Amino acid sequence: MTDRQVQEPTRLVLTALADAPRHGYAIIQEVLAISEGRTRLRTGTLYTALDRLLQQGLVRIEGEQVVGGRLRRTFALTEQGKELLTEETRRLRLAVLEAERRLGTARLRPNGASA
Amino acid sequence: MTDRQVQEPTRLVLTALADAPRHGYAIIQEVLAISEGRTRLRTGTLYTALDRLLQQGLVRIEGEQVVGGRLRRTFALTEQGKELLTEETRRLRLAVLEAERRLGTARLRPNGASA
DNA sequence: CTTGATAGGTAGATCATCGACATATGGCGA
DNA sequence: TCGCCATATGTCGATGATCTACCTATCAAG
Repeated sequence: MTDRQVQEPTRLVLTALADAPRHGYAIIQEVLAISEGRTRLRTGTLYTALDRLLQQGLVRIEGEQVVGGRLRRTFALTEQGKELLTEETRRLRLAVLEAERRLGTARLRPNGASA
Repeated sequence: MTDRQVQEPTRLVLTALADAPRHGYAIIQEVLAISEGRTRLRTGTLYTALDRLLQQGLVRIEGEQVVGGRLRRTFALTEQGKELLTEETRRLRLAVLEAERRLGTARLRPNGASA
């Protein structure tokens, strides 16, 4: 684990938790909404990702309720998780700017730039 | 291959080829520059990625020169490759905006926004 | 004459994601 | 009431992109 790149599904999980704690199924739906319906997170991906993120201290369990006889866990970003997402987003932002510059489709403006 | 997500190293290879054709080693250096020195592409990753991208018709061989008794291939984006990168960039742009919105670190402005 | 940059490549391991399956409740239509 | 779909949580094995480690070769600098 030499500081592997965060992959898209994992990044979307972090993004889905960035504004509020959510339980698993809600994360799947949130990701679906964020990605314009394109990223349909598999439960296999989600729960293994959550286990990994919990272990890495990027996500924590906010609370546990019993709904319909089943345990429902609510997940939240830790401070560390928030920092990681912030840094990843900053990196991605640069990548997007660079790609758009090279493609000649300038859609994003760097900070402070004018028309 | 159910339309897998393009991963970061592969996307950076496409980005490195977006403005001009390049040979392998030059791609590695270009990616290093793009990513502020953070993504040091391994040759293993690069050449397997290039083989894959060639097969998928996203990249083509621009030319082959013999330099120092060795074959040096120059790679270029195909039209299809350019389209994919454009679409991926658009997706990422949305992801970045969404993440920044949720994190409360509004750095990118949506199209048409003013100061 | 060895080290580092340039340049291209392969083989095996790792591990995140995917696809498929399993389980359970509750509501709605036929 | 029977079946289906949405809600909800999870496991297991396969896939495959990336990573680590290795190999070769030229050329310049020291």
